[in-house]
Amino acid sequence: MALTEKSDFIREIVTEDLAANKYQGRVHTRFPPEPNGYLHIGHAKSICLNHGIARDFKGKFNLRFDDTNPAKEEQEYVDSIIEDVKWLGGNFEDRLFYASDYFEKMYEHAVLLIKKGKAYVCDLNADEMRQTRGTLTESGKESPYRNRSAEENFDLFERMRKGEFPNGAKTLRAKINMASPNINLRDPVMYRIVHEDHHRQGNKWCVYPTYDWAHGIEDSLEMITHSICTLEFENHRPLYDWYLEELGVYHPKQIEFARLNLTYTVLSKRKLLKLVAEKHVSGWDDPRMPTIAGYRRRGYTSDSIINFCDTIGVAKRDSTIDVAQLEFSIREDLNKHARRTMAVLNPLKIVLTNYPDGQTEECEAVNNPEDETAGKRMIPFCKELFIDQDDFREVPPPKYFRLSPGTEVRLKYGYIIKCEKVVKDGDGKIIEVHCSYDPDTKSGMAGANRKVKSTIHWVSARHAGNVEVRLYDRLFVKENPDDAEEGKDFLSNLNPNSLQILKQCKVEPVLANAKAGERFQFERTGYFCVDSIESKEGAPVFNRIVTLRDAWAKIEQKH
RNA sequence: UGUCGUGUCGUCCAAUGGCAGGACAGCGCCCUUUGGAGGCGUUAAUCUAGGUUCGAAUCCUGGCACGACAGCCA
Repeated sequence: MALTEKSDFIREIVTEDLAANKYQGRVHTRFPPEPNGYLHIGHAKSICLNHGIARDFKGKFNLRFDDTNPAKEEQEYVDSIIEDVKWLGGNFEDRLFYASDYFEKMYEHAVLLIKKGKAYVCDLNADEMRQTRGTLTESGKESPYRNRSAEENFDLFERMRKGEFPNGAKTLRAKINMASPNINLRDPVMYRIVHEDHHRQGNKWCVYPTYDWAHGIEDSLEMITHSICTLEFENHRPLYDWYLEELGVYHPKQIEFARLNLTYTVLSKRKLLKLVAEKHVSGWDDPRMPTIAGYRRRGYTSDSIINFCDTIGVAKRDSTIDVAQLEFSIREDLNKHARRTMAVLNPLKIVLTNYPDGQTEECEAVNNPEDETAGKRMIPFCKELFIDQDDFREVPPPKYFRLSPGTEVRLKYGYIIKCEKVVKDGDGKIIEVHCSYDPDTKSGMAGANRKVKSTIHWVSARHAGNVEVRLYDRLFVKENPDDAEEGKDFLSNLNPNSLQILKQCKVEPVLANAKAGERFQFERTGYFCVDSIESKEGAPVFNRIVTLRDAWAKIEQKH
């Protein structure tokens, strides 16, 4: 029945339901974010799951804002969420909905439960309600207002809506069972009084439905077949079912799966909001943030994130994915699609002593060895060059293959050079390195076949552009950022070196004119993306998306 | 000491009573004008004690561990 081979326990349920003709052959899912923050990679998992199931089973997918709490929700979040869902391929067509558009219908349903004697207005305040709810092991006490007549409840509820009572003075509660072992069933609150403007409804309402009451109705009205949510709602499913059962309306099936956790990453809106509010990062779209906006700005492709979500699977057990898995996804994508370029991040000047002073020549370079159609380009070469400081060692450690006094390396696409002399200033600091070049060894020449131990990247000093490069590292130093010392929180595990700004990096001409959003591989270094906010015309700022795998770093680490 | 849920390589996911497999990570080798691309190989797991069965990761019983729940948040 499904269009793909992909399978998980939810797709199995959908397949079974289809076989049993449970929903007249329909499959209809939804992604129901609350607009109280930016979407993060965990939401991407949910979007890919819900949208993917609709796509694979030829069903429909809705985007619905669960905007039932005006105190926390904002239009800015609505806008960003719409953009992010679209970017991830979540195709909701014209089905963009808001729970707040259903408030009138929800109110009518509530009146119905009041008339059935299944809901009552309660005057207990929040404290009193907590005290009478009981504990995990003891049942609660019934509210003294539990047995008001239907007429009185109806009257009171209408007056709640009209605004006759202050915040918190009264609630509407479902009359279920104060002795239930499931605390969610101990007469849960359906409506609370909140005198606050709603981002879409303005001051039209001062009673707002709670999640449990609202969510099933939203799903039911939209004729959702499979209401997929995360594990923490498992204990709420009996309530979800109770409401829809009592209402006698169309009843979708709630299915729970384990939310995504990532190593070295926090994925709770509360914590992400804190990072933003306390300015530990530049904003929700800071390239170090695990938000969709952050990854996008960093340079992650939507394909890589979608692919990541496909590979991590869907199950019910709590799990933490190694962030290396995400990095693998973006490397895999960019390896196939990113143009190769040469950029020198920490420049060291090389002078080719036997190269003619005024001469310039061009070297032919391959744009992408993984993709012939990417073509070739010419890069300039002359007597003075820059190489990376990492590619020269005055005293080479064991197994070091690159440039050091007396050794040879190949300049990629250029000549083989030999280090002849190290030039230092008065303080003993190396200012430049003098080399000779072998004129018979340019790429493409017969003499170029000579083996040397290493090939390094370089940029012509005379033609180099100067750009800013931002090296990002993980935001937290601990695999589990919440693993903090006694009395401290996740902020104590922030990585002080998560952002390193390099000015005056030397790049080949094509990079100096790169446009916002363009992605490149800097050969032997990593993948980079032109920042869409910090870059200026002719002055690109490059974000490091991810490093290349680095075998040398491991060898070096062992010593 | 309640209810619900979950226990499989280091990590994540499969195996639906019949040879425990894949991906990432790790390790090793090969190749390389990216030490970083690519290729090959390899290490490594069924929480536990019983039971049912010719046969159990899978079914049953008990234990143990972990997670969620006592917001008028979602």
